[in-house]
Amino acid sequence: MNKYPEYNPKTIEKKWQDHWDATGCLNALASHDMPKFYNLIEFPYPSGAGLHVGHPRSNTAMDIIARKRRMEGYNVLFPMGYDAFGLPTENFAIKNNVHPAIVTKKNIDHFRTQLKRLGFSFDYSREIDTTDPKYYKWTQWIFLKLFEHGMVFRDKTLVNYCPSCKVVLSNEDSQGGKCDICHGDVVQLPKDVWYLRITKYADKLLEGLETVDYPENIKQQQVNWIGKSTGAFVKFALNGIDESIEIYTTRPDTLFGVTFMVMAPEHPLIDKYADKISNMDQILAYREECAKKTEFERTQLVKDKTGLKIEGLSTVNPLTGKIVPIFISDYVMMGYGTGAIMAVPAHDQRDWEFAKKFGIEIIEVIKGGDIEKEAYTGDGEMVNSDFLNGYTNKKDSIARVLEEIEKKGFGKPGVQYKMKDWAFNRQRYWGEPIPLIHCEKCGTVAVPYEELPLELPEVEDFRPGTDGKSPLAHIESFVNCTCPKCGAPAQRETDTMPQWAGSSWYFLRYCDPHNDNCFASPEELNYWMPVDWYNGGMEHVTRHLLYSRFWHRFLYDIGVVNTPEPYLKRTAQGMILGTDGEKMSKSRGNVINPDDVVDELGADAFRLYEMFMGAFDQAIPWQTDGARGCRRFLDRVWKLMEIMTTDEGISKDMAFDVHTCIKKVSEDYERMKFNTAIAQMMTLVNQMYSKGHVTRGEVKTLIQLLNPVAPHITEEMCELCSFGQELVRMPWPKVDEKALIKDEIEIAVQVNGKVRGRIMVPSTLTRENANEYFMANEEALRMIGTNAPKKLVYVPGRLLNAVV
RNA sequence: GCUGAAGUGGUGGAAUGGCAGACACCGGGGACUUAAAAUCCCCUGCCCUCAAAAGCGUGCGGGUUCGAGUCCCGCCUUCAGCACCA
Repeated sequence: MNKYPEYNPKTIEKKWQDHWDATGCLNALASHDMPKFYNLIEFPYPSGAGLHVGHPRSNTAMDIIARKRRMEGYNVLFPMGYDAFGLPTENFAIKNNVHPAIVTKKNIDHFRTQLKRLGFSFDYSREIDTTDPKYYKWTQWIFLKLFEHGMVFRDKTLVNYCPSCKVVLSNEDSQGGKCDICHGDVVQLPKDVWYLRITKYADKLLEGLETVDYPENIKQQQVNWIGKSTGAFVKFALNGIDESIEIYTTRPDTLFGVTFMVMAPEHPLIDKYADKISNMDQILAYREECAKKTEFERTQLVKDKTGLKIEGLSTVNPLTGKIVPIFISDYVMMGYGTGAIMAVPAHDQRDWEFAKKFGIEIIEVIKGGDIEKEAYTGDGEMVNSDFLNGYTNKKDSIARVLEEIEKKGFGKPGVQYKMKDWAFNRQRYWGEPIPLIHCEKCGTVAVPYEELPLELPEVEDFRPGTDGKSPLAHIESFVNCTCPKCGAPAQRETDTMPQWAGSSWYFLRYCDPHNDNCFASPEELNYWMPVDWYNGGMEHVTRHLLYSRFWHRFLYDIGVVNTPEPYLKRTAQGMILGTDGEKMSKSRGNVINPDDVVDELGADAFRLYEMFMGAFDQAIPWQTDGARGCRRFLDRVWKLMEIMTTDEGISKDMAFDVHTCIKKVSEDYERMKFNTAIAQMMTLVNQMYSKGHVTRGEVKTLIQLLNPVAPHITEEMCELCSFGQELVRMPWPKVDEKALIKDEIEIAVQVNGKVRGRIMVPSTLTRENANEYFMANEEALRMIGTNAPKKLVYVPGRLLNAVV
């Protein structure tokens, strides 16, 4: 006789999802009385393909934390939204001749449906969409604040331009000379670009890292990205001309070892003194050669230095007065430091290779290596260096030489960053319009705050012009306006913001998403911020994390947010690979569709498998059979109701196992060790079955622990068993420490580290009284053997090791 | 090249310096069934065995320790990020 129905995920999952929707019981509470917990996952880009199996990994993990926190008595903010501006949507719109806004809405609706099918406890009432004018009004507002505070500037420089996408890319978006969007080759074009002065915040972004809880590797990546180095700027006078070349070096103490100088091929001083240079034609030819090289070729030939000497120009070493020849080479970049270096071949491998190739003198100034074989970059005693001779410590010798340099006035200490200012405009339609106006008389003028949002105009053609201008540039009614300052006719900026803009502050909007007077009220910000726990992908730990920390820090500095750092804790999930162990991709045909898995096994089994498959932060291949195993486990959990007694408590002989499980699961969820937490629950269920029956109290505890991972089946069981209230509202189970203490425990008996057997010993046995106990224990002595042990090592509760 | 992470059964993976392989998948055997599926029970690192015992086992070579997958030194391999950054 079976008094409970069959486990049918389809019906019960729908039932509970509808229930959560209707009651809003998982939404954040308006009241500020309870302690808060702000739990954030990166909001997705709503692509036409819908959810892939990677989204639920991050979502389920944080859903587990959110659900657990609610049971622990927190007011939880666990929001969801869409980062919907961007090229794929725009390209789809162009190809199919529909408005990007329509595509976006359709995609978002599809995403939401899929997310709801998986039972995530998002607060959908706070949903945001970066393409909604009510949202991007505030993106533009923040931009204007940046403009107002001098954080926006325009500069004509070489930009990374993708001829295929017809768009200017940031350095970040064109890594390795390839376009981040279409992976085609990027070319260098001169262009007017709006920059955000992120470099001004480099030090603050570095310092902030010390106050937050990020994994070491993520911090390291941010540090590397910022790439701060300390050194000195030194001026070398041009021989015979009233002009000097400034170089940047981290080792000013090697100045006596300088035997040549290298300039980037594009260095402007070359053009300025072209009339003095006798081999200008060769130089121009070399420049052209360099411009043709792709980034890939440049890096492949790291060892093979090219370049040539500038005939007719030379400089003077400011410390020794010696004449120093100048070379050009593409291993020196215009974009870092000053575009010129002092070369010390004895102590820099690149300079060494260049010197060897061009037969330039190599002067040792630090003892310790063999400079005939390679450059020596280690520490050592200074030689051939006049007043620096005898110094053995890098720090001291640098301090000494800086003192000399500053006294004589040809240089100063300085700092350099690898990070560049953030190129902030794109020639695209589907982005936030940049709210600036060009007036002939007043220059660049901000759109008045009260005119925000500056909405995207309707256009007939979303395609960027072949002139490299944004589609907005062709709409006269948008472009032509009057200057807010002087009232004269003026033109609007027609470029739009990059996709990173909307995601740089979205976590603030979630705090107060429907506010029309400000991006979020101070009361809501003070209550909810900072984000307590932010999870996302490794691919976003440099750019997105840095950009959003930068904006947030700026907003803190102008007094509109209450914390310097937006995220207290950051974690990152690993990727889910195809069954073949390769990255999932349409072209490989190894893509797993979450809908199919939910159809076959149910959302709970799907969630359970994604958490059980392996360590959360590592890349793991998908195994469909593994997912089926998780469904089997849920079937077994369901059928526990068939062997359930009427006892409300936890039976004596199960107390240890149940409380071990509570402890393990509680701790492992917090450490994101979801796989071992689930394994522990599987163990508990196996024990319940081998015992043959289970109490109501035991089932209740189990489903409380399992609820964050598999919310539907557990709520349904809770209702069928009439445990009173919904699990959502039940407090998280507490560990009874007394139940974890056993009278006797099994330990291993080892001889010289090899296991010989197992015995039961009292749990109260300590290291101190172990010797006496074991020398009188026949069982133990038999395992140890006839030889009298030299020494007994007892590890309480674990093992006894006899050294013979 | 630099930085970071990782190498454990047929597979995914467990293991505060303390019984390696938890938990699961696959595979094998059995029960139930007219039969199959599902379900339930048992076995399942390698080697030698009827079996047990012994032996061997965490990428490779050393070391520290009563005891090393874990710590130290030197390599190899894989993945990720950065890459001539002066």
